[in-house]
Amino acid sequence: MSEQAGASNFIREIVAADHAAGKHGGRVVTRFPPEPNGYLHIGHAKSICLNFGLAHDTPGGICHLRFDDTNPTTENPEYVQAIQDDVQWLGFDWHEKMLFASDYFERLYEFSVRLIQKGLAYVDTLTAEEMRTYRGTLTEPGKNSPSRTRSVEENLGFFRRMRAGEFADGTHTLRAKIDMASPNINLRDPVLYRIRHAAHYRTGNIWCLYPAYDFAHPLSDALEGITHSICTLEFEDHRPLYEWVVEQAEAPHRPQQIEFARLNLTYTIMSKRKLRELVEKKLVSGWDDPRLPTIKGLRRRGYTPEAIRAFCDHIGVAKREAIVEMQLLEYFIREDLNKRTPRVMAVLRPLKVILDNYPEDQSEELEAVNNPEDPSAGTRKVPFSRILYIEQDDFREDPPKQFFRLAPGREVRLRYAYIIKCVGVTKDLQTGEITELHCTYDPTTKSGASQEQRKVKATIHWVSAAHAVKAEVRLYNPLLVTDLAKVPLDHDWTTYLNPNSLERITSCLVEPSLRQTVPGTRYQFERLGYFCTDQDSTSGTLIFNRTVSLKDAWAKIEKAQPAR
RNA sequence: UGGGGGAUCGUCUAGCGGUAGGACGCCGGCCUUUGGAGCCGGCUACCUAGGUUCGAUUCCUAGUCCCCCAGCCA
Repeated sequence: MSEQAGASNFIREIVAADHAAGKHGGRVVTRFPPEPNGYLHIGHAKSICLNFGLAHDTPGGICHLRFDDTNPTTENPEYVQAIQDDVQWLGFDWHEKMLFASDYFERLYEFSVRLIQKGLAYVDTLTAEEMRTYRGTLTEPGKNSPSRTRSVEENLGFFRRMRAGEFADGTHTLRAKIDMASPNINLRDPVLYRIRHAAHYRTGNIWCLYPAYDFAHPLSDALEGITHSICTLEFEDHRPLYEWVVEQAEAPHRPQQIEFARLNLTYTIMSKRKLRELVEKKLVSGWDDPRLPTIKGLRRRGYTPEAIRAFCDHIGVAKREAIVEMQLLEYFIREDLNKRTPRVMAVLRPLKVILDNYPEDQSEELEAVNNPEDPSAGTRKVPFSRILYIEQDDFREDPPKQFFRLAPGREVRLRYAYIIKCVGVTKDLQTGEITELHCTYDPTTKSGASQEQRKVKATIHWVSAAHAVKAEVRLYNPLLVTDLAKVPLDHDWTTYLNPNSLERITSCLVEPSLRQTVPGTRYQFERLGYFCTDQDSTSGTLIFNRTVSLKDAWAKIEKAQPAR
């Protein structure tokens, strides 16, 4: 990574100040703590960039990758692997510190025993429903559970038997003894342990007792010597509990919890629950569907880790909830791809063009620039012949104002080739549909041949019919037709999915240099956008994903024009 | 309604008592064999009302609006 350290923000300031003051012995240890119950998305990327970036930019800093795997019913190794892949792909290194909360189960148990011995935790026999009633409401205080007065010995006995598997799920919990009347509901004797007779993907059936987040998280942080425990805003209310646990359990270290606002993006979904719903209901092809904002989806779509990191650096870190416009993400991927991708010509919706005055048996190889942004990318040869295909959008029989492209009697330049003039239009007699164009070319206008003063208003891309390769192209549009924040809660959110989020065009033609393309390769299709070869692409069936379109000035003009 | 947070251009974000800055976006121009890229110029903001102060986006007070919390999820 050669880019500069991330832009400053309030968390960086806190960390820098702590580091300068020698707090925590001058160490900075952060952590990215996903639960392995789903795939990472760009919201996680923000957290990853923050946590790993902070560690990276602080001398001696380190960031742990810790799996918060305290709930055996939702987690599995597939997710663990996917998360590692994604963090690595994004360009970050946990330096051997890949850790698991499940590795702390025994020590966590010891901490809870200590709490019981101090009279600060008790085994409760209330059912879940009773517990809810006893908890009170936002405005009314809760009531003490009858179990709250059990003796230390009794609690210890119960807790041991819970661990031994003597009780069924839901019959007992271990609760912190704090304050049932606290205005902060998280402090009304939160559950520390629950019974789950379920196999954990790492600890198997060793445990039937699992620590809750509010207990496992602060202590895991403390055990790892985390100095700055960065999480999202919804945990602000939990901070007093976090501190209570660390303090009362007499943890070896006191991490500091700091909260920031999670990322939201317009026209997409950033909730793990909803993403899973899309995958499970098969509304998308999988976690790596290029329409999703998952890391895997963005990657398959053609996003680069550099662009995602640049985006994360630029959106900033603050406490106010924000919805970032998708255009900002698109800006960063365009900027990155503009500099690095080779240009090629591809016609998505072909319209046949016959050059009446070009000899039938002739063809030639024209030189094309691979990347005008990068001279070192060199040039390539593109075949040219009498019959070509151009984009349907590049011809209008009755051109509107400001339409500079081809029309009857008009001239345009074929990129890297000649200036042509449209002299005839052939239509299907039945449908009236334009089937082919007759044009003449001007042999004196060959690209680069002379700096003749003849100007044309447009240059369009093309492929040679005899040489072009067939391809499928997948265009992606926003997943949603609106922002979910605006959708009433009682509405089924899936009704706001964009029915046209995926457009498959199967009759595209691409220049022959793409015949040997390999999955994951990125290109700019001139005048259209950035594309990458899909993982499903084979030498027999080329498939390209559109990462993002190019900025389209004409589309904007056309949209602004009055309907004709 | 109890508690915890947050309000600055259309959207993100900076500001730390002294000219409200940047980015995206939008508008206009230049340039161009990509209506791409690049370049130049422009656009619009401190939630409200009081107070402190020579001076307030910043400090204080009172409101308003938005978000989060009543899982044995994280």
